[in-house]
Amino acid sequence: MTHSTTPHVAILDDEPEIRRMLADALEEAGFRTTCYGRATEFEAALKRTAPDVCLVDLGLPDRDGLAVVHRLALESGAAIIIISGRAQVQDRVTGLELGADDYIIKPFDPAEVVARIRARLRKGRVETGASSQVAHFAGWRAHFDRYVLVDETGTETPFSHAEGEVLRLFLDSPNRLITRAQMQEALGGAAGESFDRAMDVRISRLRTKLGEDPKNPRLIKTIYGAGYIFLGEVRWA
Amino acid sequence: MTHSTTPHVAILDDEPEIRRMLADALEEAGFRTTCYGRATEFEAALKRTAPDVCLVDLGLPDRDGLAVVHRLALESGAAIIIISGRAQVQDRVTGLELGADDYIIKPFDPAEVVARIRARLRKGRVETGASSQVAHFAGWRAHFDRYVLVDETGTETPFSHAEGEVLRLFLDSPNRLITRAQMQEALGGAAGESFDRAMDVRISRLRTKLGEDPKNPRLIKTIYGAGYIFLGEVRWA
DNA sequence: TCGAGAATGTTACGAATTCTAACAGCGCGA
DNA sequence: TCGCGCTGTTAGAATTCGTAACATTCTCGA
Repeated sequence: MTHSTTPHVAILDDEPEIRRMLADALEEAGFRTTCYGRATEFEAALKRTAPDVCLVDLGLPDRDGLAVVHRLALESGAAIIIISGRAQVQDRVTGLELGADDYIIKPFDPAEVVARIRARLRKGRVETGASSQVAHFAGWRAHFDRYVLVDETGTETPFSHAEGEVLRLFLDSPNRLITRAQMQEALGGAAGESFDRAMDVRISRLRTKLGEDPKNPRLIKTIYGAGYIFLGEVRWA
Repeated sequence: MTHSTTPHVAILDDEPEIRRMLADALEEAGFRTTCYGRATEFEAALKRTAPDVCLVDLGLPDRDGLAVVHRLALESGAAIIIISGRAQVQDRVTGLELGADDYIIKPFDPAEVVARIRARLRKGRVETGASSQVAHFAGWRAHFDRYVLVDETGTETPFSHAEGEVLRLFLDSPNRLITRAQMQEALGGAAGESFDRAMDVRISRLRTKLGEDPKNPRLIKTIYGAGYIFLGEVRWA
């Protein structure tokens, strides 16, 4: 999400005309869009890609929209914008408290949607400097220009290119679930061969270099059946 | 904002009643507030303190509110929320494009303002990667960032992702009935098969880890024929 | 108060998933 | 060509978690 060029907006709405209208406006504004009509479809897609912004209509045929939002807030780092016909204050408050970043009421003006999306992305961009090659985290420093991990004591451990790819992916989106599919996509692995075993091994090797306790890893957590999550505060310098 | 103290909200509005109303609502919600009636006053104060969130009314006597917003956006890291009587879409779009993070239209409900402020702060925290997801309850501490339960004595018990989902659901809405259907929805159960048996097992395992007496659970109560309720005071840190 | 039937708790098992050690192929420099 | 490090593959061990089966508790009518 951080390094790709055009931001990606996912649209989840059951009405085709609205999807169309939003997609048109957003693409004209320079975003990449993907539309979904049902929550199940949308959630399946999330396993593969990580959009930067999700527009979610609450009135869905196959699931409670708020549940979708809640889950999204927990598992994804994307900005979440609810679009809804429910205009009561209470609706807005619960939507926002469940994790939405914004709440837009129907009928809406596409120009405002675009502006609000930009406002969300603006904040997210601040941190992601382009050319930083050193990341600090949990007492470590990772030098991507030299392929070296530096300890608190100053001890250096080299890491390979493949390990670096995984590490960079983690450090770019810490504290956030990264599905296996997303990882595969990011690491250039084509469709699912037995490549996913290779990924395990990469991570296993990375864990070893980071001195993780196999029984209780502190940095790279496995989410059974879903993917991985890198924990900790990361600062790029 | 990085400090774990109470977030600080600056209120800039020329009408005393509105200032008062906002300040009351925000303080009740646990924020620290400071009120300003004129832009000059506000900008002078900014040299001394850095609020986490700025609520700015566009209708100011001494300066164009949008200019204040623009400057704020460039020079401060605070979240900026415009509160305005100008309800036109064009007003909102320009406000957001000048750097505001949100735009609330008068008349507004204080509860929504609180919710929107929380949404802004939440997002800020995620970005720094801190997301210290720790809940205190009944002598326990649940570290969702490490997937560990900590005893009063400091003993750590790891819990799995599935157990964490249930626990988080409880800790998010303590002292409130959670129906089985809600739980299934929240835990991503798409098709409701004999899946509800799985939920029982999850809860059973969670109870075991929490050291509950099977005969007399104190924390997770079963409401026969309805669902579950988590009892106790929960404090998120 | 008692008992039948439904709802829930618990345990054991097994399928799916993930971990990791060992091995093999590859590329590259000496 | 040899040696060495990198990386994918394989296979068996370890873990997670749902399901089935059985035990227990609850509700409600007789």
